[in-house]
Amino acid sequence: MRIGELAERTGASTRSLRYYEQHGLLQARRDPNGYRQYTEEDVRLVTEIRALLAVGFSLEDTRPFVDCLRRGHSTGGSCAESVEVYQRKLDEIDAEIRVLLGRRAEVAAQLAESCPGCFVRG
Amino acid sequence: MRIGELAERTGASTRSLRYYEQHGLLQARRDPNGYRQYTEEDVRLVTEIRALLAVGFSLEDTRPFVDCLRRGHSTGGSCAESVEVYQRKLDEIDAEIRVLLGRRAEVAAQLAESCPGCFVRG
DNA sequence: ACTTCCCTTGACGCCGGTGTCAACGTTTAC
DNA sequence: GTAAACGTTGACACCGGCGTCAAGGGAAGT
Repeated sequence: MRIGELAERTGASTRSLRYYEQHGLLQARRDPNGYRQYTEEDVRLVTEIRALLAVGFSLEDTRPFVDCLRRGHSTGGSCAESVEVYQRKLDEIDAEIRVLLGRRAEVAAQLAESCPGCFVRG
Repeated sequence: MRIGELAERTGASTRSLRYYEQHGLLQARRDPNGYRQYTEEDVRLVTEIRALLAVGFSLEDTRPFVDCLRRGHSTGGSCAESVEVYQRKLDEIDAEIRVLLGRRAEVAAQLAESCPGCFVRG
């Protein structure tokens, strides 16, 4: 299939697909006229990429998952490298949550000080 | 005092101070040679701005606090507009935390599915 | 042949606060 | 007098994923 169909089937824009390719996550064969030609496997790759981006992964973070699928695994997460990224990502999310909780407390404290009568939700 | 001293006393770079001015948060008188001239009040304003930026406020969010200080209040947070920003900010932080908790759950679920034996901290 | 849609590459814009450099004037200390 | 340190404005770079436009070639139906 060509890029337009892949875009339609995955929800990615053609711009995004070319961007993924530019960063080495996709490799498309070319028709004699230069058009990119994709396979069903590419649909799976792009679907995996988009699912990971949607939960906050960077594009770079998706690389081990793509490689894992390419090696024939049924899910991108079933390789050691992917599991490492999962766990690192969990740690990062936890760290961000801690930062936000700290900020929340600081802001609430400042508000309480500036406006003693104000009720702080939460 | 001139911009270098203000920078040293507040921890802001001179670049940042000019940026704040460019966005209307600071107004400096000028010496005949064009040098910016600051007062002790400016030290308080910049200190307030930096404290708010440090807890995640955007520069625009600090404007009501600066205005509040300029009107002679002892703290930037003791005006109605500032209190509104405090509360909106708390809501935003809470929303971000909810998003992160949701992502954390999704990532943990995907990890558990890909790697049933993996222990998920938290 | 003409229209219309799809494809190609290349490049700029965004967002926000700041680093950094250029090219130049001022002040200060020796 | 001169060097060092400080000031001025203006502009580009960053980060990351993508929108969007430009300028062109290919495909396909009437």
